[in-house]
Parts: sequence; structure tokens; C-alpha cells
Amino acid sequence: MKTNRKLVIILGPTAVGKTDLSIEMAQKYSSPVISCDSRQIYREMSVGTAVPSAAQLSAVKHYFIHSHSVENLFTAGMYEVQALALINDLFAQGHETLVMAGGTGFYVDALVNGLDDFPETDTLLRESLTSRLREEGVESLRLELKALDPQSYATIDIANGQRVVRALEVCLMTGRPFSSFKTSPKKERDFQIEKIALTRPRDVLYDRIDRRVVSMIDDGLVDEVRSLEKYRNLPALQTVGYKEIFQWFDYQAGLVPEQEPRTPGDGPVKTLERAIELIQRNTRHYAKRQLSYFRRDPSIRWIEL
RNA sequence: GGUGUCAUAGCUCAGUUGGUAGAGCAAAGGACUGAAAAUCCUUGUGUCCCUGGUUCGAUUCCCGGUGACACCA
Repeated sequence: MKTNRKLVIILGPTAVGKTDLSIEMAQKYSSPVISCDSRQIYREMSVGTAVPSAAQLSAVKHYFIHSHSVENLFTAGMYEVQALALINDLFAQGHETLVMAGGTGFYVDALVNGLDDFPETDTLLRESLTSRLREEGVESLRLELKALDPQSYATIDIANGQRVVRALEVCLMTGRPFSSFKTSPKKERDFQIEKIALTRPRDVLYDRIDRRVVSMIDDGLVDEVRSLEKYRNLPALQTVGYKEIFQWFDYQAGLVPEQEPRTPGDGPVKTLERAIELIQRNTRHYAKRQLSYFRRDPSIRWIEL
């Protein structure tokens, strides 16, 4: 049963200009902005995640920006639960239209369609599977999955170590095949959903990305990354803009063994300039993946800027 | 000015004992059910610097040019 309450979701690749539009629309509907971004959610990260400016944050109330800590694992499942609770709350307070914005397609899907109910992740089990993946390679984990859950083995991307670990982890934790959890139909939401994705010509988008990376450096990205050194192995820090600068720190600290660079595109990160180039490149790759994620969703209305 | 080395994909380079070529990176496309800014898969790309010669056939060998680099003056 849908009401005439509506959630407008603004999507698009990184650096396309979602923030400006989301604030404009939020003001139009007297709505806050509900962020849907897997990295801006962390309060320890600002420069490298391009969170909205202080002025923007004070102009409109934002949720899920700087709301969580990198110290605690945050997942799409948690986003589904927390964002849905917030949305229901805001509708109950009388909002008719709510504005959501962000670039994490998986979180949007979790919110819109719902995820199946899997048991809570066991961090230790995951760590042990991940180190097995690193030491033994995918093959061994793959065979174990084939025995425990042939259905998943046939369905999931078996070349993707992370996916194999996840499926196996659920099997081992519950004694049930991972695939047996994945049968639920899409969840119905009792409000309307409108998805709008922004896009720009590729060369314009890439140019915006390149510039933004340079301005992040000017805004103190290197210091921010340095201050997060103790967190560098946490999932939240596996982020474009942070990974590359950590590599540069490692090189400066002499932690990178001097080895023959196999290819020019792939040596140690010796200079800040090189780190910047890599951040720009990896951000372009990221934007491309976002576009490819959004493009398969037929319910999205596209706007070319 | 002289001698030598090199010139191949957008970039760095490999290769063809003479039968018009291939790696990495870049680029493009794709996947995605609790790490998703993560992770994984697929795919091209060419006046082989230019003229002439030898040859059935030259990117490959030879002559000459041009350019880059190194050394000697």
C-alpha cells in the first residue's frame, strides 16, 4: 500500500555534482538530505571523501554524514535498517517528500529493495577466511564452497575471492547454504521512490575528477591521511585517495622493497605527484563502475548536465 | 661537424632466422544480496618514422633522409 509520500533519490558518479542539486531540492521540499554514501558516513574522513562544505551542512540538515566511526564495521544491511527507520520517522513527523543523495548504488538497492536476512557477520571467521584466501588462493575456498553450497558455487562469481569468502562465511556460521537465504522477494516500501541520476560527458566528468583531487591535496588530504594511519587496515580506509597516500608513506618509510618495476604503470609510489596521478586514475575507474551499476537499473531517470 | 644507438598501440616496451605483429599500463564494456570508493570479469586499439633498393614478398636486410639520445670534437 503506497501513500503519496515520496523519496527522491539523487544518484550519479562521483564529482558529477550531486551535492549542489540535493541541497537545492531539499530546500525546495523543506526536507533534510539523507546521504547514501559509504564513505562520507565516517566522521574521521572529510577531505578525501568530499563531504559537503560546512556552509552546505549548516544550510540543510544532513543525515548519514559523519554519523559513524571507522572503528565500527558498517554495512549495507545496517544502512537498510537505519535509513529506513529514519525515513519512516521523518515521514511520521509530517514530511511529504524526502531527498536522498549519494553514490553508493548498493546501499540504495538495500534501502529500496531490501536485503535478505543474513546472520550478523563474524569478524574473526571472516579474517581467517580472508587470510586463507591470501595464502592458499581462491581455489581451496572455492572447493569448500562447492561442497557446502553447490547452488552458490554455480551462481556467484567464483573468480571473485571476496564473494567466495562471503558465501562460505555464511555457510560456516549457520550450517546452512548461503543460497538458502537468498530466496526472499523484494521488500515493499510504503512510500513512492523516484530515482534521478546525474551524468556528464565522460571527458568533462574526468576533468572534474582530476581537478577535485588536486584541490583535495590543497585542502590537506595528506595530513588527514596521516592522522588516520592507525586505522589503515580497517575496511573504511580501503578508499580511493587514502590507499594511494598510504603507499607513498610506506615508500618514504622504506617499507617498500626496491624491486624491478614490472611495468611503468605499476611501480612503488615514490612521490606525491605519483600518488595524485593514481588517485585521479582510480577515481575515474570508480566513477566508471558507478555508472555501470546505475545503468542497469531501468527505474532511473537520467539527467545529463 | 664526426661516430654510435634507437624510431613498433594513447604511454613504456617486446617481437618478427623476410610471409603486415603482442605484453603491461591507459581506454572501453560488464558483474554485483552486509568490505561496495571494496572485489571481480571481458575487449579492441597499428601507414611497425619517411624515400628508394634487393626480393615472389620488407616492419624486418641494404642505401639515403628526418628526429631523439649518448659519446667524441
